Amino acid sequence: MVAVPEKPSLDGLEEKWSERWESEGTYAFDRSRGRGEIYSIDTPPPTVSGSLHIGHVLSYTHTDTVARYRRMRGAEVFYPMGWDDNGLPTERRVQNYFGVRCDPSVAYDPAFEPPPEPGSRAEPVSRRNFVELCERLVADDERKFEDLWRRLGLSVDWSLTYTTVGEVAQRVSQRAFLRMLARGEAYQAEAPTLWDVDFRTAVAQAELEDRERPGAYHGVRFHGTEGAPDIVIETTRPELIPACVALVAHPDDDRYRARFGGTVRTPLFGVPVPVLSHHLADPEKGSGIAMICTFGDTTDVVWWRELQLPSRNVMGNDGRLIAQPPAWDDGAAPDAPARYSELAGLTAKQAQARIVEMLREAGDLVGDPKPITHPVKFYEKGDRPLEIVTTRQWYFRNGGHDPALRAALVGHGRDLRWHPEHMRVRYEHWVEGLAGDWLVSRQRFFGVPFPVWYPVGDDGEPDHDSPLVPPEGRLPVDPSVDVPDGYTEAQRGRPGGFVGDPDIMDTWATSSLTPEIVCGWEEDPDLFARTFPMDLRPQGQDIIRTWLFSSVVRAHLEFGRLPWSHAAISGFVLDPDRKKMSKSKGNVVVPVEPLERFGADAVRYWAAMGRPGTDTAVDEGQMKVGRRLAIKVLNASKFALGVIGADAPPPEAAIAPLDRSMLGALAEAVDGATAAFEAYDYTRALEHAERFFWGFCDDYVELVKARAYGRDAPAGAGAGEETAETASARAALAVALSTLLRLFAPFLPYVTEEVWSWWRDGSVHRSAWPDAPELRAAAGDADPLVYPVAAEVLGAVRKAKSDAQRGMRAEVERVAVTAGAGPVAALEAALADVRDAGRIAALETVASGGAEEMTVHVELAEPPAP
RNA sequence: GGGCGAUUGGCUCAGAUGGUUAGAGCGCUGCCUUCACACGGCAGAGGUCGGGGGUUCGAGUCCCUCAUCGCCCA
Repeated sequence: MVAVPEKPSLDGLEEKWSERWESEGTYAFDRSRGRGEIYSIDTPPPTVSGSLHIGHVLSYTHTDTVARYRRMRGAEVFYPMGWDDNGLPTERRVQNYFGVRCDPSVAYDPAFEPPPEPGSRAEPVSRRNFVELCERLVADDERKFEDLWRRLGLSVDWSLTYTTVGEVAQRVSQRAFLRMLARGEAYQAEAPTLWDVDFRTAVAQAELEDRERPGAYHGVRFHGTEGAPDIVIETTRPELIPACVALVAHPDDDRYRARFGGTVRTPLFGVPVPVLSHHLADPEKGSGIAMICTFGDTTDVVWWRELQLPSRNVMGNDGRLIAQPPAWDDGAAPDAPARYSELAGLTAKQAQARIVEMLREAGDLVGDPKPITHPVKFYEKGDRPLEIVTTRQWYFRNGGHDPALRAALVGHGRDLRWHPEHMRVRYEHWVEGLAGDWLVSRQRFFGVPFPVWYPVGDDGEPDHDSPLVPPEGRLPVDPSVDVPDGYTEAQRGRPGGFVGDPDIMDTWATSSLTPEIVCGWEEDPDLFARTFPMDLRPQGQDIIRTWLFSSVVRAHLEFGRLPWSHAAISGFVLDPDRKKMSKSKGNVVVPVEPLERFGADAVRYWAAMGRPGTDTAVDEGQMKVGRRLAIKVLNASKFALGVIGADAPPPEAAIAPLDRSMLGALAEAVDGATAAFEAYDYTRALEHAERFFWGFCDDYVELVKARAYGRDAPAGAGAGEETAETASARAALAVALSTLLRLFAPFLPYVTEEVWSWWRDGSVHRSAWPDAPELRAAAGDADPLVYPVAAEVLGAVRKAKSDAQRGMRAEVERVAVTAGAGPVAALEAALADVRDAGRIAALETVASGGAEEMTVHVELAEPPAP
C-alpha cells in the first residue's frame, strides 16, 4: 500500500503526528522489559518560570536525538519529564504577579482571591494561601511547557511526568532526609551563614557569585595602649567597627611583628582588641593589617574560627544593625552604647555614612576614602551584597569537611563518562575546592518542608537537639500543619508541647533526587530495579557544581554509587550575534516564533548541528537549511516511491554494479552515524546521514532515473514486465529510502514519520536502526568505486554544461574518460546509466595504465537553432 | 590571579593517533524551469589555518611563547 500525496508538504505534520504518537502510545514506556534492555534518562526538570527559552530547545533536542536512537537500537527508553516548581523563582513571580507576600502569621482564608490588579503594597497572605497561588501559577506554566515540548517532538512518555513539589517528590525528599538524619549525614548547626537580606534566607556556597563592585578604603585609626603608637587600617566596611574583635597581619610582616600579642582600642567605642597574626592577611592589601569583624566577609569567618575569637554580631537578618549593642565585655568607652544607638536600625549603607561622619569628628578617619572596585559576594539571584549572620541551619555532609567523603566523590567523577570529556575537570575543581558542608535549609515557603518538629520545654524554648521525626509511613508531612505522634494540635507552640521546623529544603536538595524520584525509590521497587542507576544525565555546564554534584552526593550517600553512567553537558545558547543570552540583556529568543516560521524539524536540525558541549548561536540560516532538508526528504521520497511502487523487489534483486556500490557506500554512512551516536555525538551522526543523502539525490537518483523508469525495457514488453536492471534499481531505491528515513528519524521525526506512513506500517520511531551488515550483504562483492566514479564523471559533464551556460538537459556529443584501470573498469560497469543521466551520445573510456587522476573530456552537441 | 575552551575563506563550523593540490554549509556570483523538488537544481570564485619560535624528511594537526575572545573559579 503506497499513498504518496500529489504535492507533499510539511504543513500540518506537527499537529497530525504529535496527536497520533500520543494516541498510539508510540513513546510509552514498557516496564515489562528488564534492566539490560532499558535506557534510562534523567531529564532536567525545567524551572517553570513562565517564559520559555530557546536554550531549552537546544539541549532538550540533543537528548531527544539520543533517546530516539536508543529506542531504534531496541532499547526500551525510560524518558520522563519533570517540572521544577520549587523555591524562590516561583515565589518571586507569585509576589509580582498577584501582588501578595507570604506572612506565616496570617490565618488561612479558604475563600481568598488575589486582587485583580497587583496593588502598590503587597497584600499579606497566609502560608497556605501563598502556596496555593504558587500551585495555580505553575499549573499554567507547566501546560505551556508541555505544549512546547510536544510540538518540538520530544519522545517523552508524558504519563510519567513529575514535579519537584509533588507528593512523590516530597515523600522521596523527606524519606532521604530522615535516613540521612539517622546516619548523621544531615545535621543542624548554629553557624555564620551567608544571608540574603532581601530574600531573608540563607544561601549555599554553590549559589554564590562574585561581582565587581565599587567601594572605598577608609583609613581608620586604632589607638595604641600603654604608649604604643596608633595603627591605621584600611577597611571597606567601617560600619562594622563596633563588631571588631581583633586586628590581623601576616606573620612575616615586619611593620606589625612587634605588635603581635599586644592590644589596641577601637576608635569611637574604645574597645580593646588584640593584634594577631595569620597567613591569610595580605601585606599588599591596604595597609597590610585588617580588622576582623563578626562577620564582614568569608575571610573573617575563617579568622574567627581559626583564631578562636569571640562573636560580636551587629548585623540583623533584615540587613539593618541590630538594636542591642554587641557584648564588649569591659573596657569599652563609657559613651560607646550611646554612640552605637545612633547606628542601630540603620542599613549597612546608612550606618557606613553615619560612622564615617563620627570618625571624622573624632579625628580617627585618616585621609579621604579611596575609591576601589573589589569582588563582593552575591546570591546569584539577588541584588544586594550578602551579609553574614549567625543562624541555626540544616546541613548535608558533602565532603567539605570530610577528606574521605571528598575522595569518594572525586572518584565517582572519574568513573562517570563525560561528554565532552573535558567537562570532568569542572567537577573535580569544584569538589576539591569545597570549603564546607552543604547548607540546605531555606527560610522560604514554597517547597519541601523539613519533616521534623522540636519539643518545647517548660521554659517555652524549643529543644533543637532532639527533633521529633515521623515514621516513614506518614510521609509527606508538613510540620506547620501536621502534628507529631503523641501530641495534639492544641500543644503547638506551648510549653511542654512542640513546634514545627519552619524551613523548606533548598531547590537542589530536592532536585538532586530526580533519579530517585523518577525511578520510584522505595515507592515502586520493581520500577526502581529496572531503571536505576540510570544511563544518562543531560544538563547544562553552568549547573555542574549544583545539580550534577549534589545528585552524585545523594546517590553516593544512599547507595554508594553513581546515579547514572553518562553525563552529557550542553553548551550555552547565544544570540545571533554570539552574545550570551540573558533576560537582563533583553536578547532572549522565544522558541515559539522559530517553530512557527520554520517548523519543528527545521528547528531541531539547527539544534542538532550545535555540537555537544559547544556554545551555539541562534541561527535562522541553519533553520532554513533544516527546512530545506525536510522538504528534500519529502520530494526525494516521492520520486523513489513513484518508481518503487506497491511491492518493492527484495534487496537481493539489486544486482546492478552501480546499485550495489551505492548500497555499500550507504553501509559506510550507517557505520559512521552509529559510531557517532555511540559516542553521544549526534551532530556527527546527522552529518553522516546528510552527506550521503545530498550525494544520493544529486548523483545516484540522476544516474538511476532512466533505468528505474524502464528505459531499457525491451520493445513490446507489456505492463508489469520489467528487466532485471529496472528491478535492481527499484530494489536499491527501496533499501536506500528505508535506510535514510531511519537515519534521519532521530533528527527530523515529523517528516520521516510522514514518509514512512506512505508505504510502511507502524512508526518509523519504533523501527530498527539501520543495520550496516545487512546493507553490505545486499551490496555483495560490488566494486566500491562504481558509485563515486560514475558520480564524478556525471559531475564533470554537469560542469561542462554549466561552463557553456547550457541547461542540464543539453545533449552531449561525446565524452572521453581517461583514468587508471580500476576507475575505468568501475565506470564501464555503469556506462549506460552515466550515458543516460548525462544525455551522452558516445561515452569512451581510455585506460591510462598509470595511477594519475581521471580526466573527463566533454564535447557538447550544437545547441538547437533558436 | 588560577583553570578550561576557542582563534581555519565574508559568516558558522569540520579537520582521530602529524603525511598526497586544507573540507562543508550559509552568503556571494553565474547558469538552468513542464518528466521528485523554484520552500528548487547545477556550477563557480573565495583560505600564507591568530603572531613568533621549535621538534620533524614532512605540522592546521606535537612542544614553547605571546596576543585576542568566551566561560568557570578565586
